[in-house]
Amino acid sequence: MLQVNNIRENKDAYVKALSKRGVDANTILEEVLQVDETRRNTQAQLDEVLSQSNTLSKEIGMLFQKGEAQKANELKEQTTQLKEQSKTLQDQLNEASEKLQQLLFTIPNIPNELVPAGQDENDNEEVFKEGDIPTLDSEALPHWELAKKYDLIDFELGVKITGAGFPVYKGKGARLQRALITYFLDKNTAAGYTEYQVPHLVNEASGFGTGQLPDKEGQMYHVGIDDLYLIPTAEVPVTNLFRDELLAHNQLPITCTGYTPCFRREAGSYGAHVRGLNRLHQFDKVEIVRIEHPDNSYAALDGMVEHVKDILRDLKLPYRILRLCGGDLGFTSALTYDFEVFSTAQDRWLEISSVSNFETFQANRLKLRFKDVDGKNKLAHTLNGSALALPRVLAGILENYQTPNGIKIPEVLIPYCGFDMID
RNA sequence: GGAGAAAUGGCAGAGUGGUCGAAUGCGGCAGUCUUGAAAACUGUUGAGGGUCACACCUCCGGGGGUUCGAAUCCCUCUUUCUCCGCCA
Repeated sequence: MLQVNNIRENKDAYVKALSKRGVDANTILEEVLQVDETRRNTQAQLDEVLSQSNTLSKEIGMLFQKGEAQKANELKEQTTQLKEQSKTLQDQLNEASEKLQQLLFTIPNIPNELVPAGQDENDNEEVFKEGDIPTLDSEALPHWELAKKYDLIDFELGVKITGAGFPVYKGKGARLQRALITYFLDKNTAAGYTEYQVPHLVNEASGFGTGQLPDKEGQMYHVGIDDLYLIPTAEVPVTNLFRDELLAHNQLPITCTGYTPCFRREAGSYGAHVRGLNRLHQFDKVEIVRIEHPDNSYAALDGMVEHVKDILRDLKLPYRILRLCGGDLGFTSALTYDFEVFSTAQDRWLEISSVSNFETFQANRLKLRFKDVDGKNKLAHTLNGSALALPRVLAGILENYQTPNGIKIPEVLIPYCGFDMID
């Protein structure tokens, strides 16, 4: 959520930046400023009325103590009108505040200047590419065939017990998955991230804090009876750990990592490219989250990108990094880098990580602040990234490491798996 | 799930209708003393809005109500603790 003060000062720049998302924000930003103006005026009037009312009440109190009940009762009558006024003003204030809030909820984050203009994923900018794409023989199979051939994942069983998009991992498939989770967590904690285990259901306030609500209501599974949401990513519970916090500046940065399953309804995304592990309703992911001083957040973002690179080098997977264009950028993000692994047997790139700086967009909703060296309270910057999302990494490994004799295990994972070959 | 108790500033903990935004202690910060430190003493120390700065407004778990006036009374929700039941 944007801050009204900033909108007031930077309106034209904001309109220009938001146009990179294909959004014409001029009208709505004007409206925001107008509603805010009304809100502030109403607040000032209300304060004035309350002030008078407080003064009178104090006088009445003193008169009663002195035993001058009659004078007190005379004053009482004067308060009636003030009460009515304050009630009306309070209603008007609430109305304006609510309207302002509603407007602000519809405005996405301001893209960073590095964000290229563009409509969709075709306009994303490739900024880095690394790793050798293996040449596979003509017998090479896509991962869902490999999963079947070696009995690693059973998609039909998942359909039976739950539904499509809820795979069942078996045997070496399950073990490889667990190995990846542990390896990722080890890698992240070695880089200084503190490991957390967090709840997999969150309340409404948490959904609002990180921006899933109200924007993406339909994308989360909702447990109606208890009004809780299944998390779509560990970002939600982990970032919300710091909701309503006022941190000391020397507590920054805060760096967290956590493994969770992720649940996504993926409403409306059926069709092509959803085979196998490419798109699921439940999948595993290890996430990294940082709370940063604003001066340091972009350096931190670069650091996260380097960290994810390092993991992919370990795994020896061919990958590229995209800087998302305005049209593809998430609602809450100011700058996002997507990592994609090349899936050789499918001959396509699969997104396996998304690393973003949200600047103060989430922090403003979260009321996540810190006391700076100058003694002032400021909103912190929040960042997060996948390190990494499991299913497509698994797909990439299965496909890129396949040989006529079986699937090799990346060297770095062998100690975690306890075997070096799936055959 | 049933019965009871509680929720106050960074922490502990007073405060049951009228200068209470809130005693006191601890902690934090500044100063005195000291070569330095500790101790002791003195002062200071919540957040948000508003203002050039004051004034002023709001906040004692959340929401609503009673009253001229609520931390204090009433309703409701949430959370915590104790006891009982159930259970991994």
